[in-house]
Amino acid sequence: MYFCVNMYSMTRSEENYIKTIFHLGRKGTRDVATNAIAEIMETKPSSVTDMIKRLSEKDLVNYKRYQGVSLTSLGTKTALGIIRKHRLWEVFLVEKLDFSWDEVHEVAEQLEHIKSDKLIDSLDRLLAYPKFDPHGDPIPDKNGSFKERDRKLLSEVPVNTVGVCVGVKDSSTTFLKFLDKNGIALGNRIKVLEIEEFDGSLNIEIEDRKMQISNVIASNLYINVE
Amino acid sequence: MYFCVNMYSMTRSEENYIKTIFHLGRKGTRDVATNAIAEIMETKPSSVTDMIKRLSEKDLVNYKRYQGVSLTSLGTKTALGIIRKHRLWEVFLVEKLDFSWDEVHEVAEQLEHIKSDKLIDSLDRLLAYPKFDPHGDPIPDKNGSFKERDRKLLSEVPVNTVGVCVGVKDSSTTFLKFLDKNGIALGNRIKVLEIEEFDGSLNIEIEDRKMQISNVIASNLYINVE
DNA sequence: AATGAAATTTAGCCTAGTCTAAAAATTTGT
DNA sequence: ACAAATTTTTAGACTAGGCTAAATTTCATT
Repeated sequence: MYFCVNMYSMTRSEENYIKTIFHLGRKGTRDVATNAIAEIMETKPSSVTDMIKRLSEKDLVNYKRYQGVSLTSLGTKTALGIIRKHRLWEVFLVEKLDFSWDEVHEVAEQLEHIKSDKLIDSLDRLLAYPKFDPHGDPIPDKNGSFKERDRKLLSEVPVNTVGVCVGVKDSSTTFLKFLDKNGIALGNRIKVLEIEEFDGSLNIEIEDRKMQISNVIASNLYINVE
Repeated sequence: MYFCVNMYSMTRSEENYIKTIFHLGRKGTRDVATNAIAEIMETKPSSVTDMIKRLSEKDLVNYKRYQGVSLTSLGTKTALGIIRKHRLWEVFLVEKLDFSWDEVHEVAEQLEHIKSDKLIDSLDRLLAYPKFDPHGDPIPDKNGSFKERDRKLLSEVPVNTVGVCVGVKDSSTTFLKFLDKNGIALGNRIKVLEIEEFDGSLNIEIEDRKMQISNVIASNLYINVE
């Protein structure tokens, strides 16, 4: 896949809309609502309508008034290109520049808009073609294909399950900072010792250390079951 | 030095103007002319006037109608911050991503606008605090100070001089590609064997290889004399 | 010192992307 | 099924950054 058609004539703002529509499109099966886009992008619905029209002109989205919006195949390719860049930069920041989980997003939001095929391919090589970013999300390859990890929420596995922490569902700064503070990191080996019926909290063993975590935490942590 | 005051409220365009004014300001001793800025930035003089007024409002430049423009101390600090970022990214591209001389500039032009102190300081560390970029230009440190290299144009040294190639005066793609094609690179050891009186061309020995170069080439190559 | 040339600024217009307020379409509740 | 609530769109305005054309200031040359 070469993201050539529009890739280099797209503005930052257009790219951000495309990315948001992609992410919202994954969640529900229905077309994405104007209001939903406006909320995520912290803008007004009227501005969203304007932009959608422009994206529609460029054949990046399918749009019928009042009916919501979805990405065309060109739009999807474009979105995957941006996501590839975002996640590769996140890996770079963590692996090469010692950023922590919660620091990468803001900078990657800027870096993802840099336009250079050679740059991103070289970065990919430098990082040895990683398949997942620091939050455990998959990185699309040059052709836009990627595999979802076979992972489960920690809150959904039975007692005695053993697995490796591979990602988070909630990637808010608050949550990531919390994990950091409690010494929970990607790659940690976790065993579920006991599940408290009363509140759903878990006793776990993590890297030979015992701790208790609430159900809220557990339902935002992904593990790869052995 | 912390580039904080305006650094994070500056637009890409404002940063580019500041950078251009800085570079033009180095050349002549006089204030920078509107036309000169317009030519470099490939825009119209009237647009330059508009922007200069805005920069003046922000106390980044000194400006009196019809009298040209110069950077304030805040403007200079800002320019040095941008140049530091540009040159560090250039080193990164060459050292870590195997870009060649002539490929770095365009991408660095984009990367220099990424806003994150932590990013640039970490990059500096990753690259082991380089003092010069791939074209031999000095990289300002965190405080904005830098040393000009004690270098000479190859065209201005006498026969039998030996030195190391440390930079170029003309950093146009054309010239850099030419050097690449002829196997002339940073760090190469050069000895001047003979200077042709007629046209000023030079016979040189470069890394044990003999070649002849025109005066035009020689007057765009810097060497560090031993 | 005056005048023509060159440089610079002003005035007014344009586009991308945003906003508010009001109108129109859709969905929901009874 | 129809009125009310919600969502979405339109209309009109604003800002940053650019443009053209015209006016103004400075410079260079007699």
